Amino acid sequence: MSKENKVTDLQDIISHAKEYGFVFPSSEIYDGLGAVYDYGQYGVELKKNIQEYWWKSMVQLHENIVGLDAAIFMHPKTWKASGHVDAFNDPLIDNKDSKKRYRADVLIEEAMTKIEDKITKEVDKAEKKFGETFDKAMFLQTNPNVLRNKEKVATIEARFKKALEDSNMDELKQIIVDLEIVCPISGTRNWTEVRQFNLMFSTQVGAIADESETIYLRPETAQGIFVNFLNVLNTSRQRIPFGIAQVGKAFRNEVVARQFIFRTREFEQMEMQFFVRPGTEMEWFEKWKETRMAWHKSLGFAEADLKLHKHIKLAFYANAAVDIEYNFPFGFKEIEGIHSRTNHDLTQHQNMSGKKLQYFDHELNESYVPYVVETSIGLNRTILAVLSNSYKVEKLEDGTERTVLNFPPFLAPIKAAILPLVKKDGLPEKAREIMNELKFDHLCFYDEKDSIGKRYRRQDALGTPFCITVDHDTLTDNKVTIRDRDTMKQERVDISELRRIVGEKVDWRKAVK
RNA sequence: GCGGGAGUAGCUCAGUGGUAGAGCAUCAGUUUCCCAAACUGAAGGCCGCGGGUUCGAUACCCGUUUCCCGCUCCA
Repeated sequence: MSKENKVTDLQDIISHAKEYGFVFPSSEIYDGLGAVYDYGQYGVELKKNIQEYWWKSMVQLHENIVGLDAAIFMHPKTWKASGHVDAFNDPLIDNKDSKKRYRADVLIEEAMTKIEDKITKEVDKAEKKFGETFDKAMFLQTNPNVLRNKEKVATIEARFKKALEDSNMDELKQIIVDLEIVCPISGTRNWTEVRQFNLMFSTQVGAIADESETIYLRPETAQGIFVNFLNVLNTSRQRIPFGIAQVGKAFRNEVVARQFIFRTREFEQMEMQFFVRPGTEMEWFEKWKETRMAWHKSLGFAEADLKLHKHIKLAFYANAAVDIEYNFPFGFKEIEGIHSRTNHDLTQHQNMSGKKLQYFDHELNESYVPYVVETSIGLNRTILAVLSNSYKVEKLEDGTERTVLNFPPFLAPIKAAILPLVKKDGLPEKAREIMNELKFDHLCFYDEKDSIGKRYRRQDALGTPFCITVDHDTLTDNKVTIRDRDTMKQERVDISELRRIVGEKVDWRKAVK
């Protein structure tokens, strides 16, 4: 856990993850696909274990939280209601000198405002000049400067509207050029082309490509929960406050997908939407903030590597938001967001669908649209955090080094390696016996190749918490040694006790406490 | 998308205008050992891809692609 051993280079983690079968670049034999990754034989186990731990922590341990698995495809109206169709579509332009990016539509709107300001100034000037006798309406209709500017604005507005309607990026660029808009930072007109950024992936359902059949890959899993609110409410016998949890893939066509598996266009979210009585949302927001922070600590993250980041600028639907950030090799970055989403989503869906998404509160004797507190964690980010946190290159007393992934045992892909000290004298057979028993409880790994030391180190690099070694004495006393990954200490135990001992050591219960 | 850096064996990296090397890892064997032991042998590369210069390019030039870093973006 010491900071000295903490590797700050992401590259080391990427290499290790690839070399030991955790994460591979997607379709690598074809040169890979940008920012897409596949999980290898140990990565998939780690991922599954994290996901399962989250699920148990949220669903199994909370009587008032139930699970859900909604489809990735959803009715297109879902994304109109949620605001994604409008908010996830921006025409963007870069200034090559200042390297700043702007929304093209905002730049044009600002330029139009400037021209309108000129008109206002002209009017003010005239008003001062003529005093009481000033006829504003007449002035606006006759003053040549005003008329010229008014026409200019009208022309631009017409072009601008049409360009937006036609999604004509070239025309937007041309308007920016014609208006001689300069970058506020660099002061230059050295612009790139305007590009439309569609943050949602779309595809067609049905064999005939028709506009009405364009559907989106969900950009967040939350909406699958909101549209099922009534279904769950009617069938789960839950009463407010209660939550719906879901793990699933979401897709965002990010402008920049970077930093290994931290930001990818295809990613997996673990979300829980908690429905509460209006007015109580801040209490629940605080409660979930603490609960989720404790969960992250249970993954073995040091307190110093976790941080709460409060949003100052809130999304339009939220009335409170906080991120849980982890100290990645590239700095503190968000792993999980906790948002008080008010009744925005349900209200939007209620309006769009015409279905009443309300809850009748017997205590208050009234119906209302519940408020929502959301906890939304990125599974891939959590994997990266666990990998970063676990990856250590340790200097041993004898001067050698060892690379170890000190995962919490309940997250480790392989729980135990079964190793005969030598490959003869009946030791492999005895080890196989143990393997055949333990494999029903845990993912185990049998290895008889190379020296025992090398095999220990190999398991260290995979993060296997326990190595069970069969030696010559085992044949007579029925005892084996259990070697601890972190302390490298060995303990001699009875074979009959193995199931219990290993079972206790890798029990997730210990993490929850 | 802009700028910078880098792509040579599974990993870490050498290398030279004359068609490639080390260490580790992998596989087979010998050794039978409690913390990356030794030995023998094997396999593994269109030197990221395409084009240009050249008698000849892994090397020099251009383009492209992928990754990393910074900016940007981030419901």
